[in-house]
Amino acid sequence: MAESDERSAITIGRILDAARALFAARGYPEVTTDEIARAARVTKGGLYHHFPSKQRVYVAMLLADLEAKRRLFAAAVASHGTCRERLARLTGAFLALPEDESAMLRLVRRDVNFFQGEDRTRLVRAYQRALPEQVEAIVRDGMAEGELAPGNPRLVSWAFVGLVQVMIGDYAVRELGEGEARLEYVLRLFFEGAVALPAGVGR
Amino acid sequence: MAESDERSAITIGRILDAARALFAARGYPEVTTDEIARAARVTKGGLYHHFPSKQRVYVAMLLADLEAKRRLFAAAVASHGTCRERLARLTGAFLALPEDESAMLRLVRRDVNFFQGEDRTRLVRAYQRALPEQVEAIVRDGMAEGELAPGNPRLVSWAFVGLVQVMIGDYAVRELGEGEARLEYVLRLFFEGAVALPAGVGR
DNA sequence: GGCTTCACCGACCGGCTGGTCGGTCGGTAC
DNA sequence: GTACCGACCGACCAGCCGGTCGGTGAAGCC
Repeated sequence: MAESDERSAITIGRILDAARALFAARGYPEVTTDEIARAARVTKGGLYHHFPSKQRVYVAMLLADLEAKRRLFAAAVASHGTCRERLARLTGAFLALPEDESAMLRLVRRDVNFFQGEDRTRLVRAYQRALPEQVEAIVRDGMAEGELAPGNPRLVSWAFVGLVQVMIGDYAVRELGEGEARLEYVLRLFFEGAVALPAGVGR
Repeated sequence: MAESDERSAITIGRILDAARALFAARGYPEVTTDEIARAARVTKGGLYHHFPSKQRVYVAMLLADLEAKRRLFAAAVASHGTCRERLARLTGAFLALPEDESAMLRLVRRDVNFFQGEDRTRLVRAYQRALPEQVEAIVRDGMAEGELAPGNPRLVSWAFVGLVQVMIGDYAVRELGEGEARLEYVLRLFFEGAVALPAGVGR
């Protein structure tokens, strides 16, 4: 029985790994269950033995990934220092994600609207826990300490996430490179605004 | 012959209108060609008489819509005043779009990655012309006038678009309402940054 | 050593959907 | 009035894809 469970866990892991790679590359509708099964070295019957539907495979894969992201980012939030330092650490971790990892976060943001009911709710919660809520915790501290002007911390956090999202776009990478420049850029823009953005940054 | 052309134009218009409503509500894969034809009061045969594929219907509809948006926003760019005033006018026009209109812009951003080749290129260009390039024109003037710190105008424009995108999210609307508050909020955040964001804005 | 359990197999199904094609009909040219 | 053209029709097709189901073999149980 123990061996059976372990075997299942391994197979499920293989299915989720295969699903992640395929969905990240081509999106939900373009990937077939046959492909997932083949990539996971299982037949379709085997896949449906562990999951009741294609959608559940997708959701399970996203939830697992978001939980991993949450743990990764949590380290930055827990670290001490000023609001700016902590945000820099969190954002640095985000910007350092390899392409296929950040693709997962894009998938969630894009596809949440297609799901309904419990699946949707769980996805939204997992995403919020992984990213916006952690930014919000830092922003809230920043406001309490007077480092940031008082305001609605959640809205400010979402604005920050919006800015960071731009920095993972093709153009920003091409213009500022993969390194620290994007981090500097987004932090200055967020804290001091476009009026004060010093010359020389971003070209 | 002239009557024939006119008749075609009317039918094509009906098809594009029907496609817009359906795609905006449910997204590309969830809409069938039968539905589009039915909503346009044409048979599927008639639809395929005017368009070679479902994708072409979608792309044609998006291109038409983006061109309309470009014209709409162009008025704000052409207006005179400070950089901030012009950005306010452009953003105001954007935020005032009804739900189904702004849905089109979301569709483009979401689905561009699925297309390839010429269709993709044309979509990207049309989107850039409709929104980011117009912001960029204003930003560029602002930098030249010293209203904004010098920098890479395109990158700054995209950052601005990123911020505005947050403001059309559900949470921002719920928190700040449909009115001018969101406009004020995003402009202050963009120009002066989160440090200077005055108390009382956004709760 | 029979019996159950369970992971997994793989052929199969059914319906959905993008796309086709032969045909109709009203208008236009001459 | 006849030949033609192009818009449009609607029945049909083919293949894809999510999901099913009867079966198999290995591991544990008694």
